[in-house]
Amino acid sequence: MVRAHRATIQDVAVLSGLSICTVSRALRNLPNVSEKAQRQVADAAAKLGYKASSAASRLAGGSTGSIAIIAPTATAWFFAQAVEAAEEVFADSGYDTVLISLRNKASVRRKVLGDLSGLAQRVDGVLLLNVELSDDEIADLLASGLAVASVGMSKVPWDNVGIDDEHAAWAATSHLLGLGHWDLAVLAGRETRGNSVLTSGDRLKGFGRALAEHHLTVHPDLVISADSSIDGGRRAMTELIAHRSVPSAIFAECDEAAFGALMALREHGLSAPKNVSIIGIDDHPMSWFLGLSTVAQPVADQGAFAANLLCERLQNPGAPHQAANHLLDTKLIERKTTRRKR
Amino acid sequence: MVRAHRATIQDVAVLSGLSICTVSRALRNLPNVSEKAQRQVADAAAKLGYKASSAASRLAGGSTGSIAIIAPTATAWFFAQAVEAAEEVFADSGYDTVLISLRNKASVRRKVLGDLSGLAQRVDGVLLLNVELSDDEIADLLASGLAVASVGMSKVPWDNVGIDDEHAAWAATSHLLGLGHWDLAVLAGRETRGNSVLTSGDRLKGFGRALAEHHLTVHPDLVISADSSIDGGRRAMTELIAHRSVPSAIFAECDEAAFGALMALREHGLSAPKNVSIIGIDDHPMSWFLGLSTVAQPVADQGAFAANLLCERLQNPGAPHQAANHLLDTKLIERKTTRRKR
DNA sequence: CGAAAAAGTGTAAGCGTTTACAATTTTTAC
DNA sequence: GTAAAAATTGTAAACGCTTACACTTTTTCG
Repeated sequence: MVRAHRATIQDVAVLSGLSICTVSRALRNLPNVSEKAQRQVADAAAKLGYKASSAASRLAGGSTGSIAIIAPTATAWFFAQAVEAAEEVFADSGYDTVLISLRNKASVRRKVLGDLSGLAQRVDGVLLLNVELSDDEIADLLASGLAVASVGMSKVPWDNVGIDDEHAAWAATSHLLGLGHWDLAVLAGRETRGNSVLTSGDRLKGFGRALAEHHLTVHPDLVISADSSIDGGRRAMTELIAHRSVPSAIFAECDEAAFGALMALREHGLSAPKNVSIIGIDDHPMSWFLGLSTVAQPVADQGAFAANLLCERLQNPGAPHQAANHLLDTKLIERKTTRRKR
Repeated sequence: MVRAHRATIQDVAVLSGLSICTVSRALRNLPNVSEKAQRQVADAAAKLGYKASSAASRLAGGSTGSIAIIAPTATAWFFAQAVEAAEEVFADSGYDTVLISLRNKASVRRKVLGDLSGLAQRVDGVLLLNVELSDDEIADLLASGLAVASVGMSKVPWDNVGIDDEHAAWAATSHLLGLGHWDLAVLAGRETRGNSVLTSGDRLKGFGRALAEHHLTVHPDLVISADSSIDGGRRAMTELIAHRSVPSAIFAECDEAAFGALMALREHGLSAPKNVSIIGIDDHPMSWFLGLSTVAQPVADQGAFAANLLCERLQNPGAPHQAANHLLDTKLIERKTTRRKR
């Protein structure tokens, strides 16, 4: 049944015998509404199937009822998982999810981050997924009036959920070192330059720390910049094979890049762990099948957790709040792509 | 630089020396605006960096500036690809993308499809990705006033982009039959019941047609309902192995399900093509690596194409239009999981 | 019990657009 | 050159909500 005309707050006011103003307050659980009025309004609203018009609400200074998720790309496994988990939380809290993919493009990134006040007009909050931010951008975001939360970003002045990237990378690298490998390459995510707060910066740090603990240093030639994707890993590995000698072990910053590396290896008649040991981070559903050693992280949990924190902030606007960085556990999973160096 | 207060249409009117009304019309390229006025308005708007408030616009009867994408799930490879491609088109046309995942849940589905008039209030159009619709739901959608386009849905009264599912399935199945297999199982997507318009219905039909051409009939026990995901394929295959004899070949309706089947096989000490031949549909980036035979389809293209059609409709509201079903090409790719039956 | 304080409710003015419709200017046609 | 038609522009009323402020009712307390 499609109602000819959506019920307006006016209709609810008439049905409940109260003024529009009281209805508005009752509906938003503002103070100064008697229990009786509260009940009457709730009944009337329910009876009419009333839902506030987000446009009108927004225009009058209320909320938009939607939250944006900004991700470097929407296709990577990690982001698709996190986005869906967050979307679920948002939907259950009554928010629409506006998806904004940066498409791994600086131009798109600039456009999106450059119009925060425009964004603030269309959504109540933003969930950032691994978006590298400069200090200025952080300041702009804070000034935009948007509620903010993030996944995978350290040292930001808002709630963040992630894993201990440095530790995860350290664990992966240490695993390789423990197996006797000392000639290590890392497939690092792009965008590690600038005053970055990106995941891959920390992962690189963990890699370096593990090496240092074994009295080794990071060789710049073996820090390969690769897109965090199958294709990125494949290209990086292909290049590595073509232009340098293959190291004895490789730490890929995500499983998909490791998959790509595995492919490139096979294209050149090589394989893991025979010619090179490989470990990733993620525990992608294909990793088990491919025997990829990796550091597992809870992805959907991160998205859902951060989304919940954001919703909470939105629902208690005034509440004092101390931004926190929540780190979820990771676990090294040894499979078949890593083995002792002989 | 963050402007203290966003420029309103009022500001543009003053700067251009015209009335709000004329500005509004000029901005939306409506008729009855002199070239001179058009120019003045454009200049003033540009100078002020003016962008209409979507909330106000919407409230007054204009457009919302956003489009919803509704998908059965957002994590599956196919959907993630299509969503990102569509989002790109929408963003480039100035629309926000509202992502709505049905999470493969009937309850969510019901909620979303049951409040189309609510949705119509928040977005201008909807891009449906493989959403099974009843006749009533199609009627509701048509009545909602939303512009609609879809991917992977046949026989719908709006623009659709897809592949010839029946043909793709026929090609995959015929490949298996041509290899001498006659004992075939199919891993079919769920939700093929009811007055469905879903992809998998057509794929099942293609499967049946190929069998019929070889004077074989579809054995109900070998039509396995499986989620279109790695896990779905894995569960289905596990069950198949446990409760029946393994057929000599399997047609999986998507590559991810085939991956899952491959996993289950391995867990039971079996493998393709040794114990069973397997073919999928998609050409997922991992398929090449796993040697999976498949029928390749252009995924991002479908999303982008449909998104473009939707934008066109939105930009020419009045224009007469004949809904069309655009079918993109597919291609059988024979790899290593299929071979002649001995 | 009465005055002051507190709690609850209503009035009316926006918020920034779109859009009938009226008013004005320009063009057309005789 | 003028009346009628066409094109352009402006006025003002929505759209459905929030909120400052005024008003009324209830509670508190000496």
